[in-house]
Amino acid sequence: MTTPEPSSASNFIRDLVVADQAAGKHGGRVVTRFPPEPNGYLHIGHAKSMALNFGLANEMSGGICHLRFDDTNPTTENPEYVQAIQDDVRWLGFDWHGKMFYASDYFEQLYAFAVVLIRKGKAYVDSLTPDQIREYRGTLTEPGRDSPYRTRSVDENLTLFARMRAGEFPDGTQVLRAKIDMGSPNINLRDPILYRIRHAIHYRTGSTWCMYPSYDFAHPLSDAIEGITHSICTLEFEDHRPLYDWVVAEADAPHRPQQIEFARLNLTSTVMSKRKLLELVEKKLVAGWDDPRLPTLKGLRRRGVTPKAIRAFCEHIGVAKRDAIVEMQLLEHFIREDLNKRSPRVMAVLQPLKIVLDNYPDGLVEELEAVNNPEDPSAGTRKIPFSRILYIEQDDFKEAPPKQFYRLAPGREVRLRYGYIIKCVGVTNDPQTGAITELHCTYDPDTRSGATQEQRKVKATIHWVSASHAVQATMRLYQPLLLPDQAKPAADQDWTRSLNPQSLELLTNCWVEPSLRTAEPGSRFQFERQGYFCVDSDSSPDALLFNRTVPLKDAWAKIAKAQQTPI
RNA sequence: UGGGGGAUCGUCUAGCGGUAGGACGCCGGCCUUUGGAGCCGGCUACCUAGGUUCGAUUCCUAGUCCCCCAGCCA
Repeated sequence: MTTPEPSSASNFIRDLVVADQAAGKHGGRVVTRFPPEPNGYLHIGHAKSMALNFGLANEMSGGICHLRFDDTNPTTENPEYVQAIQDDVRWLGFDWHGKMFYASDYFEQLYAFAVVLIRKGKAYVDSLTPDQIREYRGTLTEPGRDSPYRTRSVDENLTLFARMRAGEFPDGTQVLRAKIDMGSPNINLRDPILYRIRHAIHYRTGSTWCMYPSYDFAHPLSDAIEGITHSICTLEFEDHRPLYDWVVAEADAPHRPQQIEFARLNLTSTVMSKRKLLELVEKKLVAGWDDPRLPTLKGLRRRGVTPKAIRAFCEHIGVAKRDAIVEMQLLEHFIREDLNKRSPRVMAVLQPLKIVLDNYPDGLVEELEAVNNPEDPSAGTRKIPFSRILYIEQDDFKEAPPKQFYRLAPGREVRLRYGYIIKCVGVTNDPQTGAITELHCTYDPDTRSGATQEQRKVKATIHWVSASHAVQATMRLYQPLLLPDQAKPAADQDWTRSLNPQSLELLTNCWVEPSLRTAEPGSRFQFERQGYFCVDSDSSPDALLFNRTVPLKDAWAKIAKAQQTPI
């Protein structure tokens, strides 16, 4: 079920649908449809379409949105995708209320519609070769020419079409074409192909058919059969609309849906086309359709993104007809917004630096109380073990601290989150490399969190983990899939060369607080001061594996970057 | 040198004849035991040129630029 969300801003499609219903068009019914072809996985662009179609149906009284598999091409489709698509639609939070259909269920009816067209002299069987058909079609600036088979009699067409169905012709030898206008300035109207022969096994109809309807024929009629009132699609179908209307009218369809087009979603620094996504998967440039770097719904899910964040994003970006490229930062904003409210906080050290509290009693372990979620008091508190040897983040110490660096440095103090104020009194370096191997600090026993006498202020609070209690874990950090524009190769080069080689970073020596030992795959956390992380599906209690969904905003990183690149 | 669409802050988007609003982002401040979150303030836009009008981002005209269409894909 869709969770109620703040009513979205109006857009031209919503306005139109609202006006239609108010005017009593289609008897006041509103029926939309989400019609994926089961030849790949759904991505966030589909989410925009779903938000529109299901969203509209949900908010209009009596509205309904069908899920329809547009499976008219047996060579690219399979049931794996059908299942995955259903899972994704449900995961995103949409419900088709039992109205799930397949274009392939309409093959018999579609055949009958084609016969109607033939009888009316509006369709004919063409025996030109594919190459000839292309030649006869003309170009953008030159009109096409009539096929010599265009004037076949109705009876001959009927016979030929029946023989096509009967399997008497090999692939590519005959097609059924609409008889419209070979001179039309709109190429889609130059006798478009309605049926093509394909001796292929369809994943649902098997070998029942050896010819299949094209999109331009099947789609409008499927809409009409289902009583779709508003058939919403993307801009590239705009000049198919006259054909859509022609098919519905000439085939004497029982109902006339209205096609409306909107601009598809584009996102910066990622790829959204099915062709490119498939290429990444097939060439094993990513781990699979659910690789967390991909904008597929499966990928976003595995990365830890919530359905709610995706829906909020889709509502926010709006619906219009102008081409647009939405910044990834906007998606990240909605991800953080949702995760901030729901994620339990936890401490984890990604790049450990050992520190020894010289004056803390050896063997003593204190249980410190930590807040689970400051945004949600009902989340309660938990205990975290504290002891003499800890790990802190390497980035939280600098031997020579730059300006505005508030964290630990020789002689400086910081607070350990939920613990004590400590002071750095010594740095041990590797005699060979000079690298810092450990820090020596002292703690101030009067400054334990919550202690009444605690008055002192320090500029920074850092996270930590008790070395002997922490659990080792592996982290996967993600960067954009694509390189920034400036770093991309020329457009004529292989696009995969613009892939970011650093899109995945693996950190294997990380330490998380003990409460995470039993964290379930799929559960989400905020690692304090670092970001939102999700337990990967491949994680296990002895081999914890987390994916970073999105980092927290990092004010220091911004300052540090500005210091590096002075104007 | 065909046809179909589209142009508003850096990015999305609202506006439907009364002189541009929201969000992201960015900058500054407050607050803070997350340099998180939150709060406050600031930033920048109507593609161009004519016309109509008391008044145009909105209407008209002419340009410019961008996107889509020549699959027996969808």
